[in-house]
Amino acid sequence: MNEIYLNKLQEKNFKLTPRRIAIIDFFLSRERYLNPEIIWKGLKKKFKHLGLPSIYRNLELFSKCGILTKIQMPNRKLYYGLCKAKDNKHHHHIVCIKCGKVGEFFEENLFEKKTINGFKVLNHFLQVEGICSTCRIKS
Amino acid sequence: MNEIYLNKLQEKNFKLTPRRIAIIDFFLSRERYLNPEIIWKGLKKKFKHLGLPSIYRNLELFSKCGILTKIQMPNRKLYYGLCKAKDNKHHHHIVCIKCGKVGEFFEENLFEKKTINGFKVLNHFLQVEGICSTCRIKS
DNA sequence: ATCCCAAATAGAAATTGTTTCTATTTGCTT
DNA sequence: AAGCAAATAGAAACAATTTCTATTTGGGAT
Ligand SMILES: [Mn+2]
Ligand SMILES: [Mn+2]
Ligand SMILES: [Zn+2]
Ligand SMILES: [Zn+2]
Repeated sequence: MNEIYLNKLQEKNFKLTPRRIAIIDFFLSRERYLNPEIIWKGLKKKFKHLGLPSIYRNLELFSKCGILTKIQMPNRKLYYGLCKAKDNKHHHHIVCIKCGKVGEFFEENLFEKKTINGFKVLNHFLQVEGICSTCRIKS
Repeated sequence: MNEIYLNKLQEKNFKLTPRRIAIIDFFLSRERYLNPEIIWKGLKKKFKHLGLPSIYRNLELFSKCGILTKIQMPNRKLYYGLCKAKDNKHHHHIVCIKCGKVGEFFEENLFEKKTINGFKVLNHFLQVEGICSTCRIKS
């Protein structure tokens, strides 16, 4: 279940610690975007000693490894969602504002034209919010 | 020069205070996105007494009035850029990572299809980064 | 299996951007 | 000119994140 993600760590020669595995498993079990404190509280049961800075450090690491994606929220907290993309192709994320589920999608030729309003485009951030199918059925 | 923005305030029955005018003028003079502290430091010369919370309060107000647009940056600070759009039509922003200039653009039919990956789309945030024409000429 | 060391971590403390609170001032209507 | 809700200053609180240092540990080498 979590092998894909653990492999991504090992590929890059990062150690495979119990905490790292637990964080990934926590994302897999929750199926929604999470912030550091929630993860910390959730894992404190399992680890007698667990530092919040470790959570922060690993989430940032996972984000750089393509395991997690950062999610922007109106409050000023960091959020991360598990990235389910099979390959490393550029893609975007859509989050459910009801349940927090994170989906992926590819938007072809979003900026194939590489100049906008005189600006040469270097990169972009696109986050879409909506309601997932599960939540739509419920209501 | 600043009338368009001042009108937007008056339309909504917000008072037209010296500080508000100065903040808008500051944006007009700088032509780049700014954060609260920079504005505060820049305007302290003009106002003997000037509270940072007032800056925060007004920037947020301006953002709600469509005068400013929030800009996301990798550091955890708030940034705002002056919105130059003539009408209130939905649009996006592109920022120059060299000089901080903010441009506008419309992306037609970005999400005319209103369902993505099973999610019903409610709204989206798109920020594009690039190099403006002025900066390209310089380098 | 044991040794070893760079990488990972805990825990406490510091940092700092932002918000809250209250008394005072001020823009604007009457 | 008066009155009042809105706006503000200044200090203080807040809280998310980061830094720091001593300690532990994963995993390659022996
Ligand atoms: Mn993804
Ligand atoms: Mn705009
Ligand atoms: Zn949902
Ligand atoms: Zn530029």
